[in-house]
Amino acid sequence: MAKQLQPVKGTRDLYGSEGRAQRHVVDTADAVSRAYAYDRMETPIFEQVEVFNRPLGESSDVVTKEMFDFQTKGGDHVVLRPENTAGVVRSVISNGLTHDLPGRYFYAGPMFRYERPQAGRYRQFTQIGVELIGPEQPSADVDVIACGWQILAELGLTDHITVHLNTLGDTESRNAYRTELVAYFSDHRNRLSEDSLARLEKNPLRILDSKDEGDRALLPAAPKFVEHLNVLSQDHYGMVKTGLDNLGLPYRHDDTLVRGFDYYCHTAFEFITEQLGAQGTVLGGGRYDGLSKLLGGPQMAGVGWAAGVDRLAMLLGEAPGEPAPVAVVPLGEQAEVVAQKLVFELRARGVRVDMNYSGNMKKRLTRANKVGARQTVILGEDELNAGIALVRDMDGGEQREVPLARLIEELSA
RNA sequence: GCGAUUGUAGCUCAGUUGGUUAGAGCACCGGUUUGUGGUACCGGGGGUCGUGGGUUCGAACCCCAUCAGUCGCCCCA
Repeated sequence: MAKQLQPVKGTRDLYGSEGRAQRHVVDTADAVSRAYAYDRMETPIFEQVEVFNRPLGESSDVVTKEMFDFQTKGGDHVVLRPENTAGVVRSVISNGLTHDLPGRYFYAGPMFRYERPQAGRYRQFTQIGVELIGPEQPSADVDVIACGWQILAELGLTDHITVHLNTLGDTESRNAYRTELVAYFSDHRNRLSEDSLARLEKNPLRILDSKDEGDRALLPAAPKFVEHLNVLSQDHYGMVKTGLDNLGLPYRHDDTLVRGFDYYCHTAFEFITEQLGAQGTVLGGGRYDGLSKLLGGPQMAGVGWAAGVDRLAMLLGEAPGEPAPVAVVPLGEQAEVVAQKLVFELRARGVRVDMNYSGNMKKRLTRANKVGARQTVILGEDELNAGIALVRDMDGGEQREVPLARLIEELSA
């Protein structure tokens, strides 16, 4: 085995059924997002570092250790995008789309994070996502969540997925809560895990979703975010929930749901499955009203989510396959010429056609069988002289003669 | 970045307490059928046992290192 020709760690090749499953996820998301009147936005896969390091938080892991960054020959410090919300907002600012709000954007493409690969986590992975930029209203949050739900519904995945919902409040509420939380955990400092001691300094909210048993034992008595929301934040959260109720979308309030990036506020949500082990979050997002200003743009509200295509594809099982093709088997030079024209015309009509360019009849029929052909057209000298072709049904093996003139019509059906 | 675990043919795996030319199934190629696939029978190609060191008369098997996969932690989709 030629080990020296393996793909780079954490990357992989996608083809066959796995590739089809991923494409199906993206295609479905694309179709649903159009119904929701989102426009596709393609931003570059790399950006200046500034686009990410401030919005995501200088101390966040993504910035401190997970960015694929490098110097260009011109001396720019650029980074392969680890996520796309900051990129989309940057684009809105760069292109003056701030004057054309609300902006509704859908994207799909590769993201990069330099971290330890494991199931459902790669260094290059594909995300789809939606950003609704401009409106501050809670209905926008509902819009975006509904879109995510609908995509998963059309993929047939909603049975195994729970929507977790929480609020991070506005800046005032969050600061007040953070102060209380730090006070509480500082009192119990000796019972905190090592990881959480670090979080206490960097990102105390993160202690809430710690997986450490000792940490979790402290949570029931910890101050609750919902009890520290100011009126504005309470109203916002309340209206998001009423909005989801109105659409009949199920969700579960989750006190421990926290988002990693600094730009989030108010609504936070994650769609979680039990079926993927530790990588159970399949879609996650929230509101990010402060992001634009962090990028040096105007005050501009926004809400959105991103979903991992790799993870969704894994849940899919079997993706819908391609339709069975028609195979064409010519024998002899003359027949080859006629066959190639025939194949050309069938394909122009959208019929999936496979043809081999070498081999005897046996070999070509074997090939036809392997590609799962439903019918095989056999065209030799004898048939050519008689002005017909043999159409062989690959399931039963029956063959019938079809006049060349009628062939296209017969096979297009 | 940390911890655990695995690494034998394209794929899934055997390989007994270290002992002669490392096996099977599937896949692939050829033949039985030089104009008929999918079933059957016969035959064939393909492996520096992840890599590099070491121990030994002898290593796929024991030791060390390294790389890669998998699972978990951190973090996140």
